Amino acid sequence: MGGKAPHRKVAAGTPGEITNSEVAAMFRTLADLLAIEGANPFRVEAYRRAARIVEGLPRPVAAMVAEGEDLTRFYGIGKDLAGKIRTIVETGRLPLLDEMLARMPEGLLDLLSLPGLGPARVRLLHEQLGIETLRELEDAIRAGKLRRLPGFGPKTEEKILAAIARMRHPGGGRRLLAEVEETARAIETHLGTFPGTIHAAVAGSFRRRKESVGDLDCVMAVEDGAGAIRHFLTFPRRAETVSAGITRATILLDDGLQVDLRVVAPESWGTTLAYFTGSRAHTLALRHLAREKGWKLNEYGLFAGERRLAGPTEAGLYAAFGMEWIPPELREMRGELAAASAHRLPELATRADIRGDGRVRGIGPDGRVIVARQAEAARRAGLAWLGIADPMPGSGLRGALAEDALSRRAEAIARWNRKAIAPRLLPAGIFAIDPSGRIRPDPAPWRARGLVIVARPRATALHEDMTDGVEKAIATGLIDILATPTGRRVLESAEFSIDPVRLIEAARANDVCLEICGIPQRLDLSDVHARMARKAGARILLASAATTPERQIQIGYALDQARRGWLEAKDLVNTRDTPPFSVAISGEG
DNA sequence: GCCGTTTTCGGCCCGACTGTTTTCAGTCG
Ligand SMILES: Nc1nc2c(ncn2[C@H]2C[C@H](O)[C@@H](COP(=O)(O)OP(=O)(O)OP(=O)(O)O)O2)c(=O)[nH]1
Ligand SMILES: [Mg+2]
Ligand SMILES: [Mg+2]
Repeated sequence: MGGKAPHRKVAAGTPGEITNSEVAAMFRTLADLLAIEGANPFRVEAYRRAARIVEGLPRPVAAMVAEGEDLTRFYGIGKDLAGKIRTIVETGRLPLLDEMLARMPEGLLDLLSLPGLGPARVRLLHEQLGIETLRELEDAIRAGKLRRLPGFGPKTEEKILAAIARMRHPGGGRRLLAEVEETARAIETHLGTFPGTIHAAVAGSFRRRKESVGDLDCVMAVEDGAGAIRHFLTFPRRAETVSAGITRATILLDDGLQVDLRVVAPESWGTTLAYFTGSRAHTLALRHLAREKGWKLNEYGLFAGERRLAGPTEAGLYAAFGMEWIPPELREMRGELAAASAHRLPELATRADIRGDGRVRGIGPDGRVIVARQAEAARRAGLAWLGIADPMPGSGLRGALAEDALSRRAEAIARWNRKAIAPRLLPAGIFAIDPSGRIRPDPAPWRARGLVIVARPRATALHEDMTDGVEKAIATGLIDILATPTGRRVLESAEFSIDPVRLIEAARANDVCLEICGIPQRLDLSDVHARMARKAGARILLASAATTPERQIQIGYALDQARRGWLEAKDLVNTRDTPPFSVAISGEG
């Protein structure tokens, strides 16, 4: 998925500086309007590329502009785009976008967002039939007007009506990575049951472990391609077939999730897997490199004239360019090609490196003590230590414990630790940091009693800036771990705003661990912020934040993002054999 | 709109599927 933007109205009048995703949305809308107008497709592409670049920045572009940073140092941002970004940051508006919105009906963007309807036909519908909205499009089809247009026919009408119907039902949008995990495994299993399967894998953003995915992209290596496609179409959860040829197919599942399949012969497995894993920018860059050398790269292989240079394996493809194999998590055009050429890719942290989980709940959703169950699950996972953290009485956090629950929890922790078997449990409490920097409740007495202090920034108003408060709270020296440090939410806007540079510097200076929270909706720190924190020398801690023992697997999602942030085992506190906190482990907590 | 020791102008990845087409444009990955 990707390309055309699902049109979303940008929240207007948001207090504070403009966010990167708002800037990106403006460029995407502009690109869509230009495309409909028939502008140079490469110019359109340039705006989409700019949107991606801005969205992927670890810092607010507004702050970068304010500090006079030269944005043209980003490949794909030239003088013009840098100027437009500056204008957006300073005025909140993009004049070219305003001008185009005044000239073109906004409803055209809704038309463009229909799968199968691109800029050329949206333009035709508008120019020839005056269609400006989905409703008008439906009416025109019902009146039999569409099939009179060149390139339109009865089938086109049908497909458009179906697309409109689908759009009115929920389920078409992006999903959390964790949400599609089960489906992805089921499809992989299904593809594996085809007798002719030599290789099968889910590629795309799922394989890159991106925090959210637009669809599932599958690859198969077989000798009998047509048979493989037929087998794919028998997946029990298939609801619709969008297209099905002899080398590829696209289906929709019962829940609206799109699944793409690409089928090739085994000698092309490596190059097809690489192509379908992406990212698009990474794939395009490889193809540019091939051209520079006078070669050609497509899904079938890397070729010098007729001669095949690579194809069967991914490693062979990268090796042909003089590169190490690049882990999928790094294929985002964030410096991985240069690093792979220099043979200086990081040795990414793995599951086997993880010795401890930063925090899980000791009190279940029903108020019962689940310390032993959490410990047993961690034991089965081979962990050496486990933080037990619940929201403190007086923290004002949702689900804050009563005093008696805290003492029952403490007894359970002490009981487990007396057994002196793995994992060692670390009693911890979650405290709240308010925008003024006050920590609730006062952590000092708790710290003295051996409790690990986990603190969470909590805004009192939407979009509030927490930077000063968090800096102040960290400076007290009373905090061990900063949980959900940036307040970001996957696929949603952040709970508060914070300057990541100052946050990370404060954490580093005071030896506070920055958490990567594994809750699928949070994944906070994000990949790019984790990378930034590592560069700055801050300590990073993965936490499943599991509210039940089953959810301890969430630490895997935190690890995914750590890997996307180029982190090695040595960069993670979790890889140490002994608990990393200086506080006494009396079990009193 | 961006970019460049081949280039400051003229390129910009490359292929599959669909529907309407009489040879291909549009859309998508
Ligand atoms: N060569 C080439 N490859 C593309 C293009 N668009 C997509 N791909 C490749 C790279 C992508 O990772 C892969 C799957 O495409 P998707 O649109 O599903 O993107 P991706 O999975 O990366 O992100 P998503 O979460 O689905 O939006 O196909 C393209 O325009 N050209
Ligand atoms: Mg796809
Ligand atoms: Mg995808």
